[in-house]
Amino acid sequence: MTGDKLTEIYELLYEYFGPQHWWPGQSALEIIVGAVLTQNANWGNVEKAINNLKAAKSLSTERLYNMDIPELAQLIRPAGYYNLKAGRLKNFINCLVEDFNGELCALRKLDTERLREKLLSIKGIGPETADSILLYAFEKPVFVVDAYTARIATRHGLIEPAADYETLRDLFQSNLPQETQLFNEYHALLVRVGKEFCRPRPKCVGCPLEKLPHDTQAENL
DNA sequence: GACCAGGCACATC
DNA sequence: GATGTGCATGGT
Repeated sequence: MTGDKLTEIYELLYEYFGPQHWWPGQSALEIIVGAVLTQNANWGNVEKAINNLKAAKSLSTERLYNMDIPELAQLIRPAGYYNLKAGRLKNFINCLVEDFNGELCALRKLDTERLREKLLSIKGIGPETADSILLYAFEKPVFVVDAYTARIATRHGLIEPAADYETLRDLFQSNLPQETQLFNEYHALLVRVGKEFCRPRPKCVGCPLEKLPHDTQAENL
């Protein structure tokens, strides 16, 4: 029944918005870099930072490994928190180079749980960033939870407002078919409807989920 | 000028 | 274990 609700939401969103073609990035490395840069940041700003890296021919494992943090920080400046994120990117790249010979395919070969733990052990990669990397860079069937997911699930009464990350992830991941493509599209659609309709100050008029039960108490989340 | 955006680590209680 | 705070740019 929870699964039916989740499926209904998915179908409404897919019918309204169509496929989202996520992740917007051309390589696994670009997706991983984007996943770190988008932490609490506007995607448009992240794109500027990624374009800077591309223009400097620096979007490669080797270049990122050999670049110092201040130089990297200047390139990713538009994404915000640039000193912090430069360090976080280096933490990932150092792990990749030193533990996996710089080969993403070596990381991909780990089973999903071990890979998730490995990513979470890197300072600066938390649960959402790890799951984004697992799903979009490594195509593992993992559901990504973000602020929009939490807001939408709460407002539509799918979960209590205090639910933590793992509880929210389990809600989706355990009640839907374990399919990478479904999880990919579902998360992308939640971000899309979140951006357009489910803002902190709600403007839900015209939202494809408008007719579903809606907890007005949760609107200021 | 305030608010917001595809979080995370760390300090403090 | 829960709650608060720093990190920072650019668009609305």
